[in-house]
Amino acid sequence: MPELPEVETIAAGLRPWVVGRQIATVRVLHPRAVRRHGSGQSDFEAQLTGRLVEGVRRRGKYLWFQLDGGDAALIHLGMSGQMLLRAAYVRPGPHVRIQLDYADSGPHLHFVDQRTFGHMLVSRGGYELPAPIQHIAVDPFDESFDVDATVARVRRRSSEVKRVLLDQTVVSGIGNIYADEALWRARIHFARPANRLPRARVRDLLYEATTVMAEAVRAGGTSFDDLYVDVNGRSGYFERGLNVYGREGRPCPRCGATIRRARFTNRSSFFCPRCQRSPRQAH
DNA sequence: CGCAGGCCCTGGTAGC
DNA sequence: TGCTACCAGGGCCTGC
Repeated sequence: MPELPEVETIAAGLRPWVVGRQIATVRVLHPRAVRRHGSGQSDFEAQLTGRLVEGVRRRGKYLWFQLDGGDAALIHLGMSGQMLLRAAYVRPGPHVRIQLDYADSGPHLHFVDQRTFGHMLVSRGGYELPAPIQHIAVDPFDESFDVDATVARVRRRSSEVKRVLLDQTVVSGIGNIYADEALWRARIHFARPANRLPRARVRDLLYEATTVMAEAVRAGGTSFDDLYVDVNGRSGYFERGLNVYGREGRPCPRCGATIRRARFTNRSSFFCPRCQRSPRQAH
């Protein structure tokens, strides 16, 4: 599941292969992959054909190609999206949704997405920041990230703190895996109301989220299966760095208590019941 | 504006 | 073996 570290790994992997090259042919193989491109599939193909990619940028879980003429090709990988560099002779696999072919002898690019939650679109004038993601907050790795402002924004919300951590308009890039890991590191229960946490605790939490994601970037991201791989099809190896996520029934690496799984907003939360006291136990 | 819940989607697997 | 039910979950949308 691509969160910030996985998207960063992919953006960095793409950069040397796509910047400075001209997209020769665009093939949309599944209409759902361009459902957010307002003016339709053929317009998407027309907009992207012949364009020179000048840069690759990322904010949170989104990445985009900066195109000549000031536009952008925006990409969100959803849950299972991949950007794969493939030699021109490689025929598209079953889940290839969009093919970007080049006229030069370098590799082509396949947007692969089994579960079709991902998408691409062309954003007019989106070079610096595509319009569809102007509501997405900066992520902790952005040079303009403001810790104090983010702490304040988190503490204005009355929802459970994990919900707020996952809200991409508050802080971007954090998904279910790194939210659970950050909460465990900061010893905070996922259901604590955000506005009842002291400023210093929220600051700790953001620090831990940033740290765990930085470690994951160094490991090339987290791969549970072959749904997340880098641009060359290789898995990341941060799974061994996880302390709670996916580890129900195993001992907490810090205190030895048995890690539990809870249903939370229709997804799983993994936590240590001793290190992370629930709101009712907290006082 | 904040908040909570539903929906989109596919492949793998558990259970009968 | 073949069926059904459920699970993974990010972000958009709706209704309050």
